[in-house]
Amino acid sequence: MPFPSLQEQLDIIVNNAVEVLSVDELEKKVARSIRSGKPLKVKLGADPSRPDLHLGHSVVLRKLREFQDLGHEAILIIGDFTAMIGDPSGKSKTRPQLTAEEARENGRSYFEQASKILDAEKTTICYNADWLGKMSFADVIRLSSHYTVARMLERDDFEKRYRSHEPISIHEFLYPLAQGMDSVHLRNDVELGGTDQKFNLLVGRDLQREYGIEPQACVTMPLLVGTDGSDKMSKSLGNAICFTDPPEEMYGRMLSIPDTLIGNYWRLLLPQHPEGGEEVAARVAAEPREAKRALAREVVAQYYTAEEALKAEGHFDRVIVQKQAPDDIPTIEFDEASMPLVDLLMALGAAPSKTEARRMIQQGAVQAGEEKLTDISAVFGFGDSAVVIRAGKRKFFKVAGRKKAF
RNA sequence: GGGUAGGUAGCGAAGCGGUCAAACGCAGCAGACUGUAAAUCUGUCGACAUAUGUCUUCGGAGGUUCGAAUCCUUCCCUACCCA
Repeated sequence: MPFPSLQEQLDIIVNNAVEVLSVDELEKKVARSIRSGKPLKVKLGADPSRPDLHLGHSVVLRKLREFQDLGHEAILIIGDFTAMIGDPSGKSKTRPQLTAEEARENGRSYFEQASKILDAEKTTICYNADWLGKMSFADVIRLSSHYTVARMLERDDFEKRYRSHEPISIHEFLYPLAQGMDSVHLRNDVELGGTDQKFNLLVGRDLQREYGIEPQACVTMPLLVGTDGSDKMSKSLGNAICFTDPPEEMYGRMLSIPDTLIGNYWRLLLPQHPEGGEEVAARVAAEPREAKRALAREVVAQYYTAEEALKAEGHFDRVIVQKQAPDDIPTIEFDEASMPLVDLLMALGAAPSKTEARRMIQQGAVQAGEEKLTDISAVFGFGDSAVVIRAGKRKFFKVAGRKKAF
């Protein structure tokens, strides 16, 4: 399969990227691959300690996919070795120490989710424990001699933490070096990452040079802003939309982004869409509601199907806009004839504790059919016909007594 | 090795012998409002029982006291300064 032309490739690669280091080098690499017919090796590192992929990850995955579509080789590196080390500094930002098995398992999950975007057939996947695990302490000493503390502290987050008296463990200095070793081992031509990865990508470049390898070109992609419109998208900040979110939730959460973000999301999440981000951004002023709904539909369709996206929209209109119960709630049958309402809410998983269940009842969040239940000591009796229990705005359950078998 | 300042609920941060289940902010949950699961406003926010009740929490372990998150001892952890 012949490669697209140099200019065509560069246009696609550079689109949406924040920075390419350097464009000249990248151009040379692409030109050479066209001449030789040899695809570029494009590397992307994955952190298996957090295997919940969200739309923020999709930006850089999408870029990797574009490389694949141009005929290049995508290499997904699961950082199982670095994840296994964990963070010994304890305290709040402790990373869970993963065992080898957990890291592999998470890696598999990561790959599976990433396959929503990548061409899985054509993705090379590898685990960096395969080579980092074989390094001796002497190897590590040699490796770390290539970098200085002052250069490490150039990195923004290190510097900030240092200045604000937050602990930095020595091994954290080793992270970028370990990641850089991946590049040395793979001899990749390009490495992708978010802008927060810039430092690590540059270390990879330096190390490749130190080890006598042609340094990789680095492509950094913007960090997607979370649904709150201020911070970068991250699971722990609660402003993320995950690949695995069910369609209804994904749709609803998409609608909750500030209007000003619509163009940005469209551009970064739907770069292949015939309608450009700028056109959509222009539409926002005139019809923000419809623009956002279109965005939500398109994104949901990407992870599910267009059909499911429409269904999610219907669900949203019904439950949130019209405040009606969805019509597809499965019925849960109970053997008991009756049960204290508080216990029922617990049993349904609507409340994490009885106290919480009582609180919900007191605040008027619980409804059975059309009737609002405000008595915390109420006992709920199951009848033959199913009754819809509503707990809060979006938790619905349908309960009934178990039919007696004759 | 020496010194100083710290370790409080999911996070951040007050409290410094009883009135502390512990101020306040964020997150969470609920209600109102809305094109929206956003923003805003209101309430709530350890658990169990609900009537004023009980139990487990303030780095760990001991101790003083009628009574401790608050005082003492010791251990662990963090930052900074000196060596």
